[in-house]
Amino acid sequence: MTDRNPLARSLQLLWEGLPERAKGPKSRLTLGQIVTAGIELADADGIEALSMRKLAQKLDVGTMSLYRYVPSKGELLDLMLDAVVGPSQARRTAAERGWREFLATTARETRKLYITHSWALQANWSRPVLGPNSVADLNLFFTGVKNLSSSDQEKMNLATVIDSYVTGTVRQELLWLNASSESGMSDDEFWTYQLPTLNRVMSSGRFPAMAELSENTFDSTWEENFEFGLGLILDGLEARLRRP
Amino acid sequence: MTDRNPLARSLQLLWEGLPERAKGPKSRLTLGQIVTAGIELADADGIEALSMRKLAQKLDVGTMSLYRYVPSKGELLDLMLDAVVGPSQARRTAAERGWREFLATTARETRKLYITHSWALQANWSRPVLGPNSVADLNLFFTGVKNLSSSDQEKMNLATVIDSYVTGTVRQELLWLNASSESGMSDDEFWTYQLPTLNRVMSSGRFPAMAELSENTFDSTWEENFEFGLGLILDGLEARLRRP
DNA sequence: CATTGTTGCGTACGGAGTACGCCATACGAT
DNA sequence: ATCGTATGGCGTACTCCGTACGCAACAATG
Repeated sequence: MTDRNPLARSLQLLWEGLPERAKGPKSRLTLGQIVTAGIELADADGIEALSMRKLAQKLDVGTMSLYRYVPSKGELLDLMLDAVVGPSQARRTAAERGWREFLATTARETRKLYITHSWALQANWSRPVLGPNSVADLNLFFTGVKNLSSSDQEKMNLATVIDSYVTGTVRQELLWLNASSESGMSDDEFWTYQLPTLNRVMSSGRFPAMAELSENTFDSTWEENFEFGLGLILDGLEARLRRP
Repeated sequence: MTDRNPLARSLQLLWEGLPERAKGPKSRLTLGQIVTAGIELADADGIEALSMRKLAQKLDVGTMSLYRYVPSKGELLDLMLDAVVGPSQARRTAAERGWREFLATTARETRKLYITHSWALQANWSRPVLGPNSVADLNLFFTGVKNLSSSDQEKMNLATVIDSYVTGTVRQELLWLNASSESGMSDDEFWTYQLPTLNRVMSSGRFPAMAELSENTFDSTWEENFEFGLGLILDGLEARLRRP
């Protein structure tokens, strides 16, 4: 336990929290309070609005006090991330209804999660967070696919594939969602401004395949799109199971 | 052309570049030089190392001079992004070898692109970039799936699904790649530090499904993983074509 | 030559993350 | 009850960021 490497402190925070100290003044905060406040701030105003100063203000402490609990902002984001993931009840019950039902539920629940906490995908670009909730997630996954006749290695690949697909689709969705909100205009306004330019380009002859697309080409909702791709993946898996 | 909306300037930069001025001193730079230098910087040192000051230094001009060419850093990133995407030769030739070959090539080429320019995914969180190369990309896509017996709407869904899958997998891959590099240790060191903690957790009884996984569960390469998921999607599509 | 629209860019402002060190605190030993 | 000491709170300050503003050098037009 006397590891002297930088990751040890990080992992300890995730798995065991702050050590209880005997001496010294009482802490005004707990790690949980900081993490929760951080999540609230990020949920409400986006990841770019989450600064250590604002967080300290919200908690009514000095800015630098936070650093008695968390070694850096990066670690705080890791803690926030692990606090937000983890097995939901819906997934736990779905784990007993066959692998297809379980995988679909997992994908849908994960999508919901990332849409609710849209900062989670942007926050996490430096390192994978191996916290208790992430591991519990993976544990539930292997429970849910227990009856799938694949090797463990293939199951792990499947976990990655589904997670990749979900995060990829959510990223797309958030991209378009942010487009209008950040520029301070409604979705309609946004398109009204872009359409003239795009129409001119489309009819320029440079993009013949796009010029002859049907009217409703871009009309799918994000959810329809998501279900379409999810169906493809699961159908592909089923087909592969029939003839290996 | 006398639009007075904020997006007009943005779209104009993407599609037409800077207007040529008659009067005044000669420009020391071109938009292309700035974009290229930005890409070089981001490729070499990552997106967080790309600041307007460093970029100006690299180009040997004053920092604020850049703002005569580009209205903000965000717009610069948009330009960099569109400069980096666009149809490759491999995809163009694959467009005539049937939809399955074309889709697989598209996915693989896009993956390579995002791995080469790993900043591209992180840079683009505010709005979708509808530049000439992005549109050319989509145009090629519809050319490549011309013989696919689906509606245009379904084809568009397919484009989104594949792009989502690719960006999702690359994000995962970069996440683990950055983990070791950013913390300044090799991949091996990184794991040496984490494994003791993880092993303790695994054998704690809290995660029974994970405790009994086979040795090679986590041994797949990222490329194998990628091909696995890609195969599932394409197989699913084929199955769906046989019985709609 | 005078006018005028442009470019280059120095200065400066507000906000970010966080290193450092001082002071108040409260337990453990005496 | 007292003292020593480890600990928490946090004010100050440093560096780095994006960029608003305004002035001076410049070049084509009248």
